[in-house]
Amino acid sequence: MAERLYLIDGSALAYRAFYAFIRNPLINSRGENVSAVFGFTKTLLNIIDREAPDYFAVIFDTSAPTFRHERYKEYKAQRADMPEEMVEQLPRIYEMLETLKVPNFSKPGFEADDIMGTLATMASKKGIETILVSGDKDMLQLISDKVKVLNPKRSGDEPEWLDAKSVKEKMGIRPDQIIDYLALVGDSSDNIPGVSGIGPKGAVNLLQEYDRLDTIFKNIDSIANKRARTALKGSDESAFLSKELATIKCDMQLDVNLEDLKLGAYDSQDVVEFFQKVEINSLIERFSERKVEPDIEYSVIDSAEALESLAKNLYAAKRFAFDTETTQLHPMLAELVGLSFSWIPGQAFYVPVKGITGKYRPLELEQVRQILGPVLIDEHIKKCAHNAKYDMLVLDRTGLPVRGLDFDTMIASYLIDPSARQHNLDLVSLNVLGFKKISITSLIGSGKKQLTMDNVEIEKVAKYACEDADITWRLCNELQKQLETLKLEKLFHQVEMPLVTVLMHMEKAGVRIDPDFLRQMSGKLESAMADVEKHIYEMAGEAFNINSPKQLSVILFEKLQLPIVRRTKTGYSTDVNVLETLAEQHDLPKEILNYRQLAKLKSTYVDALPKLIHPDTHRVHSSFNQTITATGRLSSSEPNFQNIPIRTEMGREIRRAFIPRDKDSVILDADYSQIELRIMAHLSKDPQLLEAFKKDEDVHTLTAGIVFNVEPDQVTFDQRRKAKEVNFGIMYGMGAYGLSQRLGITPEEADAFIKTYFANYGNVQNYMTEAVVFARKEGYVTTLLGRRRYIPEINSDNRRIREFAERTAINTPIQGSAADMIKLAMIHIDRDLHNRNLRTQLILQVHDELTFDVPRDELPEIQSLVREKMEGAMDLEVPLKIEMGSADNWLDAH
DNA sequence: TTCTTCACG
DNA sequence: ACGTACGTGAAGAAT
Repeated sequence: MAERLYLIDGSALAYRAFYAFIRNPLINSRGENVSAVFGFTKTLLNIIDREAPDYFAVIFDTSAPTFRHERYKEYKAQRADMPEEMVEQLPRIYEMLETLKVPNFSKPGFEADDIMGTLATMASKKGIETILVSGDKDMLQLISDKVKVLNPKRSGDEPEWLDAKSVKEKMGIRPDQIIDYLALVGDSSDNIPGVSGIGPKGAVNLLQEYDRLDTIFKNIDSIANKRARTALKGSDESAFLSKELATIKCDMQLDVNLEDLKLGAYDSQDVVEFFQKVEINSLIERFSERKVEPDIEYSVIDSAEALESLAKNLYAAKRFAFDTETTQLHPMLAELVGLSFSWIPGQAFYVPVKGITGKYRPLELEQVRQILGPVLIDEHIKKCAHNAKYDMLVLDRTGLPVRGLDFDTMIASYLIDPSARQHNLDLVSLNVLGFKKISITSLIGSGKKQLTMDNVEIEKVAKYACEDADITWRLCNELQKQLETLKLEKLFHQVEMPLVTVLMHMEKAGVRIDPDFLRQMSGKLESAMADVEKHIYEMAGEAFNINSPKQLSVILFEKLQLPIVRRTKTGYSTDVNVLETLAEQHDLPKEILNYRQLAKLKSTYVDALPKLIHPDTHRVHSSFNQTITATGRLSSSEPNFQNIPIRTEMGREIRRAFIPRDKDSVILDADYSQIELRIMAHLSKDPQLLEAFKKDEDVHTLTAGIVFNVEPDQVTFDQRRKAKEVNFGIMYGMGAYGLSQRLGITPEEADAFIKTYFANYGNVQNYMTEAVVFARKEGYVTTLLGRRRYIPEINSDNRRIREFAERTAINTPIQGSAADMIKLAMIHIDRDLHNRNLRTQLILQVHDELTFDVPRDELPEIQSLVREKMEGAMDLEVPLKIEMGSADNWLDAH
């Protein structure tokens, strides 16, 4: 096979990469847009990996005028300037190419196309096949038996290969006719005039009949189509000029040898450093090489004597990192496979309790309990782990309870940057230590053939497990320093670390769910859905999948010709807002909404919850995640207990299925009253708000009185409802448009509300301005306990992005401080529950609400404990207030 | 895997 | 001219 040269149109690829991320650009911590660098590199690597080119180069245009501009002043004159954010990235892209040793060229006065044409011609003469990577149809003119075009398309799509045959099929003309075609049609993107009155269809017809531009003009009088003939008359000058401009120059003087077109050997360390500088994680990961240090010592504990000695050493160390290997990811189902320990960098020990025997065999679990149990439960011996909640829960279930947890590296990483999407050990290791761990897939494989840890040889698991403990220990020391620098130590040690154990207790406790109640409800929903479904099909005149927005769009907007209210990226929106608008014109949308509500309740809650009941505990054990949200809130998953319905009559019934452990217990529910508004009052020190809360007045009524200009005792129910929306909207930085939509009023009226609001609560407006100013100056915002969130987008040139960042800067301190507060309350309550040996369990947290499973005989004590700890969680300038209730199910307790 | 929709505070 | 309130997780369809 002939050797192949790949030529990339670099400027075009950079543009495409930039615009591919225009809706959510990749911004690094310095606020720099790096979308184009990322997209460009990905596509480049894709081509190199897939095509394995023999020769390769990226070609760029320069900003200097070219010979085409000299020939024709209007050439590309209409082009908009390159966006500033894109210009900034070009030097980065050049730097990336240099680092990766990718040949790249440009020449002032010429376009990338000309260089590509010249290089292709050069290569052809030497018998080398050239592949031009470009989406530009101008390129098609270069196609020959030695030159092809590859249009990469967007990621995921199959790239398009174009040779003489496929050009003929696609366009109806030969590649050598492309310049004649462009001469007739012109090119609006390059401002090439062409012949006005001749479009793509006409040009192809003419070329098919007369072959070339000059023969068309020679035979102009014999052209049958009258419109084309008139259009061509007197246009010969424009046509031949256009042809000249569209012709790619293939005979430039270029000082380039074949040897200059070879990919070089790059230094992966340099490449990693480059991507660290621009902060692109996935590429750092891709180019990191595993370096095994010469002096690491990982050992397997394979006897009782060795285990005794390990225990002794752990006591002597007083502080160590540990990790567990288990059979699966769910901590309530996983079985222990082994434990690893490290307290000196580069040294670690593995204790196997399951696994395939080879050189080593597993120890008896009972032996491990007896020998390691005491050191694990000793709270004076400090423990470090990555995602300790998981390990502690598995160990607890295995009869190895852990106390003295001191440092969780996952949580440290989260506090350092809560906006980062992932904090898994592999990534934290890479980012903080620059160390690439053994991949889990190299151990257990992936996909269908994936093994569980207990089916891998102990020797192999040991290496992996020891590395985890070793890395965790090293991270622990490094992250401790970073927490100190960022003044996050107190929040870490006094709030987040104690909370780990609280969440572990919650997950272990789980929630009792009544499956019979849900099964009954499911049956009722099913028949209700069948009725609605039938009605919908009648109204639509046919059956279709109501759950498919696409199929629904066909019925609503094509068949019934209802107006399109809003578009989505891929089609027409059919969300609640749209359907409510359409409901004014037709009965079908109303029924669709009805159906959706039923379907959502059934599939997401009523049918899903019983499936999650644990076989042994008969309870549902959700996961409360501590490192997900950017604001400091918890999140809940598998199942999500934080979005159980409450707003609708029917949905709320699901809460009846949340019941106490037995008939001698009750559900106790306590929620903070208007916690975010109170925090805003505290943060802004607004005198009116402060006074209202101090007097325990109704703030929504107060606001209603102000914006509607009536006495508080004259405020109607509807005015209070609207004022509530205003109060909440303000905290999120809502504008007049948003408020008008929420309240169903005009934007002008909404604007008047907001103005009146700020005129009265002047300090609130000051607070908001100050939050934005702080964020702009420092690049981050903080909560009452010093939790920080970086907001690099606050200095973006893009208005949409910048305004979004400003709202984030306003909202995060409020939402995040509320999260700080309830975390403190949870820690204090859980501590007392255990110190006083109470059987009450904290089972749910829903942002401003805590739910307990309480034995009836403990109820009075728990009520006063919960009130004391929640209302006393923090000392603010306003009192904190909770509302509390108890019953034999969650719905009635709330 | 991504998009759309919808449940919660 | 454009888009429009913050923070989440899950299901189902389409790719």
